[in-house]
Amino acid sequence: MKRDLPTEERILKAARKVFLDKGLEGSRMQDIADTAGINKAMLHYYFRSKEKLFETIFSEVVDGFLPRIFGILNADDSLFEKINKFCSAYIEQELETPYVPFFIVGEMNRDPKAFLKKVLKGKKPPLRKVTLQIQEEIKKGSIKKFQPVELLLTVLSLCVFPFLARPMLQTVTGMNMKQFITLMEKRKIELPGIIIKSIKA
Amino acid sequence: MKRDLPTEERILKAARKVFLDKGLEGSRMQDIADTAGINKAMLHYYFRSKEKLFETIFSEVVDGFLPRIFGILNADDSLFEKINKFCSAYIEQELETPYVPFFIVGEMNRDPKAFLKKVLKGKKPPLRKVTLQIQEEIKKGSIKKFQPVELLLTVLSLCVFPFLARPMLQTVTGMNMKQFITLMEKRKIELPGIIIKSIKA
DNA sequence: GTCTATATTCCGATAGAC
DNA sequence: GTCTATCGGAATATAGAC
Repeated sequence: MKRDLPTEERILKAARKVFLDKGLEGSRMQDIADTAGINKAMLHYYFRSKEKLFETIFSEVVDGFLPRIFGILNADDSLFEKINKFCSAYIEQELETPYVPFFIVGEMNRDPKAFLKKVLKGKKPPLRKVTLQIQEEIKKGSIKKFQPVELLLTVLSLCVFPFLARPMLQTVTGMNMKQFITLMEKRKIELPGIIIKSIKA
Repeated sequence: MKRDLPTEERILKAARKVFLDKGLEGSRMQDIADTAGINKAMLHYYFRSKEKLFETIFSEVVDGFLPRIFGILNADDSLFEKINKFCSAYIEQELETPYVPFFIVGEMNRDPKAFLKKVLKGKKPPLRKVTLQIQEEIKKGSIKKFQPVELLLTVLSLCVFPFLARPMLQTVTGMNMKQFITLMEKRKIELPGIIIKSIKA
C-alpha cells in the first residue's frame, strides 16, 4: 500500500480500511500492519495502543460527517427543505464511505454510552430547532400530528439501512457495486418525496 | 440461571443471550459458562467448540423467523395485503427478539457469503412471486413503475432499522424500553400506509 | 457428566539491535 | 525510525480425577 506515503499516514490509511471493515474487536493489529506494508511494532511506536489508534480513526470518521449533518439541522431552511438536504447529504456521504454505517452501528451497540459521549462530546444533539419546526407545521395543519422521533426514524431508516443491507442485497440480487451506487443515486432523489408524503396531512 | 433445566439447555439459553447481545467475536466462553451457572469445560463437552456452539444458535435464530417471512411472501394474498402482513410479522418478531437484527447485520458483514449460504441453504430467496405481483400492479396502473428491489429496501429499512438504532435512540431521547415498544407498536400499524403511499400511482 | 488444572493458541505490547 | 524476537495475558480447548 502506497510506499511513497510517510509511515504515519500509511498506518492511518490501513487502520481506516481495517477498522471500518471489521470494527474494533474484529480487527487485528497484524492485519493493519500488513495492509500498511510495515511492521506491527510501528503501530505501537506511532499510536501506543490499539485503542488509541482506533480512537483516532473513530474521531476522524465522526468529524467527517457529523458537522455537515448538524449544520443542515440548524440551518434556516423550511422543514421540507431540510428533509431534502438531509437525505442528499447523508446518502452522498455514505456513497463515499460505505462502511461507515456498519462501523457506527457496531460501535453503538458495543457501548452506547461511550459512543454517544465520544460523538457528542458533552453537547446535545441539535434536534430542538427541527422539533419546533415540526410543531409549527402541525399547528398550521400542513402535516399530520406525530412525534418528532417518528420522522427521525423514518428518515434515518431510509437513508442508512440500505448501506447496512448492501452485502446481503448484492448477494441476493447479484448486483455489483456500480449498480448499487446507481440505485442509491436514484433513491437519493426519491426518498424525500416518500418521506414528505408520509407526514403530509 | 434456571438450575432446574438440563445442562445442554442451560448452555443454549445462556449462549443465546450472550451471542445475540455481543456477536461471535464480542462473546467469551467464560461469559456463557457463568451465565449458564456451569463450568467452561462443559461448553466444550456438549458443543466441541465456540464456533459450533455459535452455529447452533445462529441456525436456531434464522429458523425462528425466516419460514414465517418466506411464508408471507409466497402466500396468495394481494401485494398490498402482503406488505401489511410482512410489516406486522416482522416487527412483532423483532419486539420478541430485539437483538436479532444486530446479530444478523453483524454476521452479514463479517462474512456475507457464508451468511447467505447458511441462511438460504442453497435455496433461492422466494422473491419471484412478489416480483410478478409488482409487475402486474404496474401494468394495471395501480402503482408507479419501479424496480422490485426498491420496495424491498423501503420495507426492510422501515421495519429493521429502528431496532438497530434503538440503543442510540434510547440514549438520545431518554426513552425506556417500554416506551420504545409502544413506539414500535404504533409504527407497526402506520408503516404499511407509508409504504403503500410511496408506491401508489 | 462435571469439575479443576493445564495445555495451546492468539494477540497486543515491549525490548533491544541496528 | 524500523526491524526481529519475545513477553505476558487472555481466551479457547483438552486432560484427567472424581
